[in-house]
Formats: sequence, C-alpha cells, structure tokens
Amino acid sequence: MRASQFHFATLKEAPADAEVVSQKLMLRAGMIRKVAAGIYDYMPLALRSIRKIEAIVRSELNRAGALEISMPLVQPAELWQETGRWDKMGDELLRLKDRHGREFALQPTSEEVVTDIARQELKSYRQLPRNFYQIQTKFRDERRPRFGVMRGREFIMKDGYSFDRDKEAAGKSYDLMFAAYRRIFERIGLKYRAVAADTGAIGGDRSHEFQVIADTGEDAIVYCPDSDYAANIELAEALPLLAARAPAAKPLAKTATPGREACAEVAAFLGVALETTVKSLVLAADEADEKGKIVATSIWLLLVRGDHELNEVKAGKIDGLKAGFRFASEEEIVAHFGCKPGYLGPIAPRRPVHVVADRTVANMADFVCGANDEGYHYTGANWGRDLPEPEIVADIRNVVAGDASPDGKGRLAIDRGIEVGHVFYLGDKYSRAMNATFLDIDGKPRFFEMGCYGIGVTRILGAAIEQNNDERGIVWPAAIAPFEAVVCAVGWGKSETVRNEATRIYEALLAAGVDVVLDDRDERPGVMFADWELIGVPHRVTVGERALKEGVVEYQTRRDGVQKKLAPDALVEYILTALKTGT
RNA sequence: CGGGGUGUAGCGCAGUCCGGUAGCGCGCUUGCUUUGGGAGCAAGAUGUCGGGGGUUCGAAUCCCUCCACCCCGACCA
Repeated sequence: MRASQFHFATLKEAPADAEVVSQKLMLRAGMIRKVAAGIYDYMPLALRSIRKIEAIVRSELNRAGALEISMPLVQPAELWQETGRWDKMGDELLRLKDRHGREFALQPTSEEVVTDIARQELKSYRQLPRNFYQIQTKFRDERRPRFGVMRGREFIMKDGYSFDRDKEAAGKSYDLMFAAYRRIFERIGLKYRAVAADTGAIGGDRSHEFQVIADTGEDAIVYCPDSDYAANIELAEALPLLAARAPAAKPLAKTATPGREACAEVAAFLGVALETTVKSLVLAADEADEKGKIVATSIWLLLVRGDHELNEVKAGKIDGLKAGFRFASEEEIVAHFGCKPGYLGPIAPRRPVHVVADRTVANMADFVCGANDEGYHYTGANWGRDLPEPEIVADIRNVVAGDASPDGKGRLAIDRGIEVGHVFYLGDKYSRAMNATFLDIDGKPRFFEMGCYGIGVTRILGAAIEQNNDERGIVWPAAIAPFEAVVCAVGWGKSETVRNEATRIYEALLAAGVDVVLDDRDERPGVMFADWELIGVPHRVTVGERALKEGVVEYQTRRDGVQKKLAPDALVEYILTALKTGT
C-alpha cells in the first residue's frame, strides 16, 4: 500500500466527547468515526486490524473443528419468545416491526437461532459433536454506551455454540474451545488472563472469562502469582481471615458516636482499627405470587468487616436470596431496626431479621457494630454472649489483594481487566426451552448439551490500545496492527535516489510477505513520524539521502524507539525475524 | 431511568450574561520560500450558529418546545 493512495486522516486534537485513551487515539488516528452514541464507522485502518483479528479467530476455531455459519441480524420474535428472553431481555434487545407489523429483534447474540438450526439439522447422536460459529455484527441497546468501541451498542462479535450428546462430551467441547481461545489471544499478542467466572443459574464450574490486562479495565480480576488460580471478583472465594474466634475480652458497651455513620468514621472516632468494625447491609427479598404480585418480603442483615465490601453475586447464592433481592428501603430499615441507616447492627433489632455473617465476621471477637440507636455504636460485641450466633455464615465479601489464595498456595493479587472473551457451559437451558432433541444411541430423544463461546472482536481493538499506548499514540502488537511496517521516504519529491531506494525496499518487503505501507506523500519527516507513531505501526524504516550516503537506512520499532542503522539488503531479513519472534 | 452539562466550519474553541447579521487556532485550497521530528509568508474556500416555533425593526444571543450528544448516579448506610 502506498500512503498517497490510502485514506487516513490524523488529528492533533481528539473530539471533546472522547473519554478513554483508546477512543481518543482511534479517533485521532482516523480509525473510527462516531455516527451515533455507541455506533461507529470503521475506517480503512481500523478495518485492517479488525480483519486481522477475525483471521486469527477464524483460523484457530477452524483448526479446533468449529464450523463457520451466518445467522440473521434481524431475528423473529417467536424464537425469542420460546426461551422467554423476548420478555427477560428488556430494553437491551432492540425490537422492530416489519411492514406487516411482525415483531423482530436485532441479534445481541444467537442462542435461539442456532438452537433452532440444531433441532432441525441435528437428528442423530452420530452428527455430534457440532460447533457452529459466526463473526458478525451484534446490537445491544446499552443503557449507557461509553468507552468508545469497548462498550458500544453495535459491535462485531464472534459467537459460537457447541452441541453435544451429554455433559461429558460437552466438557470436551468446552475444553477444546478454552484451548483455542488461549491460542487466539497468544497469537493476537496481548497480555491476558483466563479467569473462572460465575455460572449463575446454570451451575457447574465451566465458565471462564478472557480478560485483557489494562489499568483502565472495568473488571477486577483475582489471581495467585504463585499458582494458576484466577477468577473474577464475583467468583473469587474469600477464606476467613481469622482461623478461629478469640475469646471475648471486653465488655459490651454502648458508646456515643455522634454523626459517625460509615465504618471508617466510627473507627477513626473511637481510635480503633477499621478491621475491628462490622458493616451492616440490609437486603430485602420479595416473594411474589404467579401474577407477580408481592405477597411477602423478608429482611436480611448481611455483615462484612468494616474494610470489606459486600459481593452481591455471592449474596445471591444464599438460600432465601436466590430468587433475587434488593437493597431495603429506608422505611423497611427503620421498621425492622428502629433506627436509620448508619447505626445498624445485629444486636437486638426491633423485629427479627435473617442475620448472615461473612466468614471473617463470624470469627471476630470484641467487635464494633451499630447499636440500632441513632448516634450510638456498640464496642466489645461478641457472638454467643451479646447476640445469638449468626443464622448463616457464608462467603459474602469481595476478596482483597493479600488474601490467602483459595488453593492454599500463596496470596491473591488483583488486576484490572477488559473482558474480551467468554466461554460458557449452557447445559440444556436452551435446548430444553426450545425442545431441541436428537436421537441417542438407545433410540430415545435427548436434549442437546450446549456451550456458548464469545469473542468481542471490536472490543479487542480498544483493549489492545488500552494496554499498549504511550504519549505519542498507539503501540500495536504486530499481529493486529493495520500495517506491520512503514517505509518513510524523506525527500520523496526532490530525490530520485530516495524514491528509488525507498521503492526498492518497499517492494522487497512486500515480496517477502510483509504488510508494509510506503509513505510517498512527500511530507516533512516530522509529519510522517508523528502520523505513524500515532497510528502505531510496529516497524519503521526511514530512507533519506543523509543515511543513504553512508550506505544505510534507519530502522526503529514503535515500542522501544531505538534507532538502528542497517544495510538496505539486510533489512528485509531483519524485519522478518523481528516479526517472527514478536519483538 | 434520575441528576447535571454541552450543541457555533472537518477537529479544538471564543462569542450568548448585555440582541445589531459570526470569529480564532489546527486542518483544507493556491502560490512562493523551506526541507531529518507536526515549517514560514501571502492569498483563499468552508457555517441551515442542533431542529421547530415565538418575541423583536433586527436573534448564535431572549422565551417556548423538540432533538442529539457527553458526564455523574442507580441504593455498599
């Protein structure tokens, strides 16, 4: 590609509404243009990178035996109604009507359609396993699109679905995809972690997220540097910090803590460590009849140590909260505790509530908690002596860095991550809902055991930039850079020597299979350098009369920026080696 | 969905309070000069001032209304 024939337009200033670095850089590099909230044009530079990501995804999935298909963007409501998702998905599902008034949805994902394919196409266990995937535009009407292409409404996703005879076979399909995903992210060249994730209502332990490590990531991912333990924060198990409960040493005392509501304020006021306080959170679980009318509400008091945070996913696994819960209203809190929030505690609430203690809280002694009396906290509170033992003891908090790893092999660390892939065992959730069966070896119909596998193609673009950028712009991993190399011709317009030599090198690189662009725009060097550094091309060759007089050309990588002088004839080999070794 | 904010040239912004017919920087076009880290000089082009309605002799500016976009929040006491 010659730059003079390519279309790109760099900006010195990013549009004011761009928030995150990847969005600013993509806009400045002219890769994307915003068309509406969360909806973008992908210009030639961006599409080159997207196609490279897709090619890697495709080749690894094909290698793993998955089959590419294409399902419709516009999907009939009937299929979505079969699984109940037409109602459950809410506003995230963009709905539309055709000229006859028939209802459709833009696909946010395609479980329904692919299950419909399976129930019509896959009749026999002999056809299993099958794994279908597509790389396609998705639409999710996000409540608040943001972060550029990382949380857009329209985006490109690879979604794949496996169909198996039984759980064991489904497990093999899952493992196969997990391994393929590892290869995909290795080849793309990003620092990532595969972390165990919550499986929600499906159960089991087969759900992993592939997270690109970046400080700006939305997700907290937990891992153990000394073992292979890794999980997202929703799932990561928090062991009790205290092995056993110490004997009570202090008397229970009601202490005035005027105006101190948060644990940190109370601890500071009393001059005690935050770790000796207990935080009270009040949840409400509504019970509804078939018509959805609320017939009963139970109130739950959840206790975590003052320096810990409640984990709502873990709370949702407690018997009694599994059907869903919400934070209690102030009226409900006052009715049950006789006190406004800020001074709540487990000792003698006005009305009985379910008390759930975090594992660590359950082993605390002489702790500080609210006294259910505005302006007062208890100190020296002890289980058994001052209040009944907790009704339920459970892991209900987020782990924090430094906690013991659940596998007993060291201490946990926490990174920020951007979720770019997810593999998930679905069981027969969709096949059962849609009555999708095959005939098994015994002649009986069985529901497919399914798995689903997603990769956010456009999100990878954003995540790659979030992870790899500097003050000059993007620093692409070579595998997904819009161009692998650029030849900058300094003095293109005035020097025939430069023109000839730059063209010769460009053509040699092309012939060697390098995805190279020749900057023949006759721009000043500063302009060329600034453009290609912003765009993030990994390898740069500068051809100018000055160096040619010494019989060399200049070469540098985007990442380290160190200038080397190389003989033109050695250059191709040098770049090929660098691309091969990923440097 | 709730709260806040912003819409003026391709991009970044001023002008709005206090009404008088739109400007700056970058970018773009042309010419000359320059030529190894976003060149200089000169001349130019580009605007439904988010849309609609109203007030007024006159509206980017005041009023009404609609829209778009951005940010924050959505219960961790």
